[in-house]
Amino acid sequence: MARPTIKDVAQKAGVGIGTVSRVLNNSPKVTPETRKLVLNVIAELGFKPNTVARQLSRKTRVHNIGVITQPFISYRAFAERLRGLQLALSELETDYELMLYTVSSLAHYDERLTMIVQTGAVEALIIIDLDLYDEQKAMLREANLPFVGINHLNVQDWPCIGTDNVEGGYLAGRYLLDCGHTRIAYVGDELIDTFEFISSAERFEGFKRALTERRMLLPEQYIQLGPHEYEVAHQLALNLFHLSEPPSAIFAMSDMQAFGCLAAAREMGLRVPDDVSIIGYDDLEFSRHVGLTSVRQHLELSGRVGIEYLLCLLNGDMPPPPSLPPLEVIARQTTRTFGEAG
Amino acid sequence: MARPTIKDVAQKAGVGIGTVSRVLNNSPKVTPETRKLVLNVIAELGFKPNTVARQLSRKTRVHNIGVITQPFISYRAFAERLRGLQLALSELETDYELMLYTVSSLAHYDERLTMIVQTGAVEALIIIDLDLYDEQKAMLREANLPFVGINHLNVQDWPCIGTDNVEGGYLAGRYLLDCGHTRIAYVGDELIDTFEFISSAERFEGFKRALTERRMLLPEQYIQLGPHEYEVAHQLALNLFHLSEPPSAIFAMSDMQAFGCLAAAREMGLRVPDDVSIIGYDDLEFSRHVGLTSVRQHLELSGRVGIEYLLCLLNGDMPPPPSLPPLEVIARQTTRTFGEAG
DNA sequence: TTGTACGCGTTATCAC
DNA sequence: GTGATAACGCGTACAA
Repeated sequence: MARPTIKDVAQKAGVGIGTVSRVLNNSPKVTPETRKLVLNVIAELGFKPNTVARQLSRKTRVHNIGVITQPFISYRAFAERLRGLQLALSELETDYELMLYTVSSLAHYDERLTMIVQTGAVEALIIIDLDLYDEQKAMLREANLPFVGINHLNVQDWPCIGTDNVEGGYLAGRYLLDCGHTRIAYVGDELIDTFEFISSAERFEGFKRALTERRMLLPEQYIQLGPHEYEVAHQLALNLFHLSEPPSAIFAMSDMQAFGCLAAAREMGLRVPDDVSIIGYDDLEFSRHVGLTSVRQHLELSGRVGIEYLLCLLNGDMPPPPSLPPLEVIARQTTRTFGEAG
Repeated sequence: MARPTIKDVAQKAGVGIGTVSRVLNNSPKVTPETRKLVLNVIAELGFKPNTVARQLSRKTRVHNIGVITQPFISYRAFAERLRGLQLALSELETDYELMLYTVSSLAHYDERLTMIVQTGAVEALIIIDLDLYDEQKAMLREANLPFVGINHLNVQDWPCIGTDNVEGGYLAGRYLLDCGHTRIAYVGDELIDTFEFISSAERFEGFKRALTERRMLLPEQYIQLGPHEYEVAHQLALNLFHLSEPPSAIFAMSDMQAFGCLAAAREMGLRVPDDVSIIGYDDLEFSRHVGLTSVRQHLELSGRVGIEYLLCLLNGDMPPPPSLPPLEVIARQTTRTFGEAG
């Protein structure tokens, strides 16, 4: 049988729905016996009050903003973005609450997205680390569901808080070149991930451009790709260090992967930055704490700005998407000038 | 005026509510003129469809689990717990969604909690890093809202996924003693925080007990307390290092604070672990990556177990709260045996 | 104390 | 194409 309602309970208990409701809401005006009877039936039927009907009846409006993203098992950066969302939301004293949706595959993503618009569970949507097909955009627009993306190139046909991954990769590459390195390797995700999100490809592209500009070669073996995991990055770095001519510098496409490289260097007895320089990407809070050189991409701020912009859209305004401060390399203790010394 | 409904729109536009609904849902059967007219009125009135009513009408049930916590700006551990919640939820293939509530003060906490039960926005609640007054427990029980806490001593009167902070502090203290240290300091939060949550006090208590057992003195200056922030911990550690007789080991009540201490040591030119040993608490994923010795408290697992237990409760079962694996010190590169060498 | 009828704001199904 | 009207499931005055 379908999910029972208070009607079913009332009928089975031989009372009116009013009584059931009173029991549910701990009204004092109900005899202990009746209450007990009703409670028994409720337990028997496994009745659970319908949240939605209850809210409608109680006239309590709820305003939800959905946050949809890849399973953030993979992306530590997500936590910092989420913090930005959260902080902005409370500082602005809105009455919006945050709903968290995580998707495990492309198919699941699509399914969740249609579920979200069909149920109407949220009034607006923040999309992090995921792309949007044309059909999906159309669906969201038809449903009048404002949405903004975070972590995309500044695309034209939907509002994004863009971060230019190509530029970031370029900066990292140029920085290492400026340090005097001539043997520079790349450790990163597969160029297209499960979700067809291409930030790795973008960062790699910028990186390559920097090398090409300076007519620097990038041997095939210096390109190490694999799933976005610490252990994998660790192994990829070991591959590099075992090369007959190992690199003197590594650009890791995320801080987490950079830490994997650092661990590999430690294991190999390599000193950082004396023997090998390592630069990450993200500038996570922890990276700041432990002195990792990294490309800063203003993670928390991206969340804040994302919310602010979404609130604009919800408000009916349509300003152009705001942009984040420029990316920059934050030099710390895992890189240093090479050449004169090394 | 109160929030307009489609009725208001219909009236003002001189059409039936059916038409308004059709416009809202992009039904093809509506003349362009009518549509435009209605859309104008909608814009004029600033009408937004009521999420709740829409859901009721569409017969889409939603099942939400609320997660309420301190602003996780302060507690990095929260992200790992959240990941556990999230993963368990999707692996168990439930149709529950996660709602995130953050509270900024005790008053705000209370306000949010009553809001949550009154609106009935969620069917169950996970409470992280927050305590519960008797009145609050009563309120939740009356509302039939199952709830489980995470990160509390295993209290008797409400279900918690307990972590024994006293024991953890004790383990940290004893570990440093076993390493041969005789000058051991504590860096942690104020013993009672803004939210009257006492994990710092508990960890400190266990730590003190370990010292006392071995008749080790704990000078006043070796107890450095302050707000839960990296920079603060950093400063507190500097205080310690500037003492005429600085400690040879520090127990920091969280990994983040341990990193603050590490930075201070670096600045002072102290080698870790040769000149000073540092142990944290949490065993964050990053701590593993960078080699911080820490007390492992199974953060992600606590989230998983929390969800599993909550689902039991939602299911009407009432098993005793499960317990986590025992706490343990994970020795890495920031501590080492002292005495024979130092 | 208990049962009934109405309202909450939409959507969907009818006649028109 | 458009406008009434009946659900949707629950809370709650109101009458009994």
